[in-house]
Amino acid sequence: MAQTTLDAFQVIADPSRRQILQLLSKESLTINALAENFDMSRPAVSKHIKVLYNGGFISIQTIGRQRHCVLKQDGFNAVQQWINYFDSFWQTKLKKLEDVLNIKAEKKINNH
Amino acid sequence: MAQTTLDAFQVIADPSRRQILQLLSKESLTINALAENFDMSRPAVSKHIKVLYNGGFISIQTIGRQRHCVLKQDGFNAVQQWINYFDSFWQTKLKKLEDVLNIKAEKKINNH
DNA sequence: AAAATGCGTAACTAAAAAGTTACATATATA
DNA sequence: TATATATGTAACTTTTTAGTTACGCATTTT
Repeated sequence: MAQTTLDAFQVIADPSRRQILQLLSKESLTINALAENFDMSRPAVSKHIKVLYNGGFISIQTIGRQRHCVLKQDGFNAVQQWINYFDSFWQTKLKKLEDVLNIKAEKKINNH
Repeated sequence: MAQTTLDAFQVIADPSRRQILQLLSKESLTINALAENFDMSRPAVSKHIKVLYNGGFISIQTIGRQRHCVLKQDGFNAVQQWINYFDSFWQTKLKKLEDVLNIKAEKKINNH
């Protein structure tokens, strides 16, 4: 895991990181508690955490020697916006189709 | 690009592929027309197209020797749903916070 | 104070992804 | 029909990513 600063899309590309986010959506967890849910080693999880942290997907609260991971909205925003862009693309497309159909329907009514 | 069948999140992890989707949101384009927008070779673009196609992000209409790429909604859905899940997570969280604040406000009114 | 716990990090390996060039093939054009 | 065009694919190289083990360092606990 050479680079720990990836863009939001690269952050969520990894299935393990998405699962970490899933787990954190249920409850805040420490690094070790998270690692118990995976087959991989604890350091591997630790690195994923770093990636998620740098991407703004989680925040970390250190209590003594423990680090509690909590979901953070920032990272999700980039993805949200990207999806919104294409969402409005589809809606515009649908709208255009509707307009065409309406015009056709009107013509039918006027001609008969 | 060993594997051309990736999950939706891996498909959009690549910046070039996201740019292809952007370009296609403006107009349908052939493989060559797309390749003109990139520094990489035409075969490289061709492979990205394959990945996007297998992921359900685009459909392809073959006209003679040309292949016209068009956006397709299917691929976006998985990402959309994933984002929706966390979106409702944040909304629920906000709702809970509001409830707490309302209870506190009521108590204040009742006690004075 | 000694031992145990909860972590981070460095150094390395293995696997996967992205790119390249060279070539094959089908369709269109002169 | 010869040539140009639009593309796919195979074989290879390079780069990135994900994982490992070994180790170090605070902070707790005994």
